[in-house]
Amino acid sequence: MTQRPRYRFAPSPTGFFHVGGARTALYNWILALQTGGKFVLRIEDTDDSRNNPQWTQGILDALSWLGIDPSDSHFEGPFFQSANAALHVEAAEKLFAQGDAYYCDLTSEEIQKRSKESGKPGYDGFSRDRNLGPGSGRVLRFKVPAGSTTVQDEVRGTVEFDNATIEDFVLLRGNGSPVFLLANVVDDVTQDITHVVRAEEHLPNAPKQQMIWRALGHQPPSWAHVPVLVNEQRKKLSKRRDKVAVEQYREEGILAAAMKNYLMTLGWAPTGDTEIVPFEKITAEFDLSSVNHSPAFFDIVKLHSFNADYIRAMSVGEFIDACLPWLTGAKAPWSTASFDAKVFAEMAPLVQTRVQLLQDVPSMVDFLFCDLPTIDDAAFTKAFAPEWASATLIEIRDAFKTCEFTPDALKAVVEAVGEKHSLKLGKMQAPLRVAVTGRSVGPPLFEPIVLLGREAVLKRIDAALKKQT
RNA sequence: GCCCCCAUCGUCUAGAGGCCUAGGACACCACCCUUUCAAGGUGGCGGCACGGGUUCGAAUCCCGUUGGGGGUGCCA
Repeated sequence: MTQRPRYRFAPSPTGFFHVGGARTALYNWILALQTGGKFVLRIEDTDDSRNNPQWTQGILDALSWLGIDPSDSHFEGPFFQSANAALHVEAAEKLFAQGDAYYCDLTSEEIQKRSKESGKPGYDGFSRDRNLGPGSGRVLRFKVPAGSTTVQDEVRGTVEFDNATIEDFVLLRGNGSPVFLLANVVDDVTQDITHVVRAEEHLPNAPKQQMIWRALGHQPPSWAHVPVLVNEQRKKLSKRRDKVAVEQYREEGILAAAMKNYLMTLGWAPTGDTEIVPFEKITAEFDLSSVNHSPAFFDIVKLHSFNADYIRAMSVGEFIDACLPWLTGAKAPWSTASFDAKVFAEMAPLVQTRVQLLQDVPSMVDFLFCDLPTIDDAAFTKAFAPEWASATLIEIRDAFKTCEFTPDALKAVVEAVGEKHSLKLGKMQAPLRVAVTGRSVGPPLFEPIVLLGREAVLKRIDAALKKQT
């Protein structure tokens, strides 16, 4: 009987959750979904100096935002690597007892010195036959056997490493604590992991870890190393230099569905001529063997385009709900009391086709929820530059005082004034728009004017006229 | 330096020897629509890194060159 596949995602909580990590998590999740297997989440929190519980929560939040939820039957964990320290040490002792590892008392400086003198890089196996026992300051190193190690990779095929190029790597630090290479394998073994899908930066670790698996008496898992995500300089995305925090994108108003879809088009593509597809289609079609082998540029512009697409695809109701966090509460640029949900609901269809990020929404409607709009000076100056600007605006204002207050009627008024001065509506409305909204661009004008009401609009026009003189 | 991986429009990709005059998407440009800005529609720009093979035939297979990337920690 073949075992159900057990995939795993093993991030370390050392900072904001990375988009590259999100993609790796998605791969593992989809694979678990496809196969009826498990997605095991393991937090690798063994680097005390860089760990912080807040990051662990961030990982959990981000995953569930992406639909990778602990309540799902495919989800297992989270497990914490730090809780398994005893098992790691036990495994290390076993390797030592078997003769697959040995202790070494050389300091990093001494190793460097030897390396320099011999002209060969890395550790030279100095303590291999010195029969040292454990002791403070002594590290335990794996005795890399002669020969070669072949890694079967689901995306790259067969990759062969000459063991002579792999130094006797450290298993236990001088203080007795296990390093990643060991802890990672021991946890995979004890958690019955069958498939390791991770970023390409781990490919050089694969032969080492495979040797540990074997030495521990286990069949290595199936490996898959997916290409890394890079920035415009084609360097691996880094927390220091690049905008990589999933949380940040979420706060800007990137939709989870858009993020998932976009991430999945990096290094892979669904069938057909459309990249924007339901997650179900991706889940059905994704296949490791068809993942590209080269790094992919994380293009924020394209992400935004995907997001705009997803925003437009929402029903108006969904869109309104999605906007709420940016309209009420701390993120809103106006006081909660002055926000009018009914007014926004009227405007919603008009702004829906005009935003790429949800955070762009407030600035399109803020003029509706303030006493007077914030005037953009450059826009104002430009709109009132023509000699006809003030005069026509006065005519419009006077007509607005008595005309029917509907979008069509208001439009007819402005058109009529324009006709008198041989000006097109497009030009005519510029001063009016700046007077009412404070800006030169925005959603269609006459609907919000109606929403604002006659009194408020006349007040704004007068204020603008006054500012002009 | 050494080890490993990779190479199709600017970017993300489709392409599994003839379906390729290389398809789509983002970006960009033009036009249409239009109440500014968007959205939408139509069209355009733009690519198989190079050199050798193999083959009747190569973007696809092989070798080399060049170029990129990853790794090279008592980080993960």
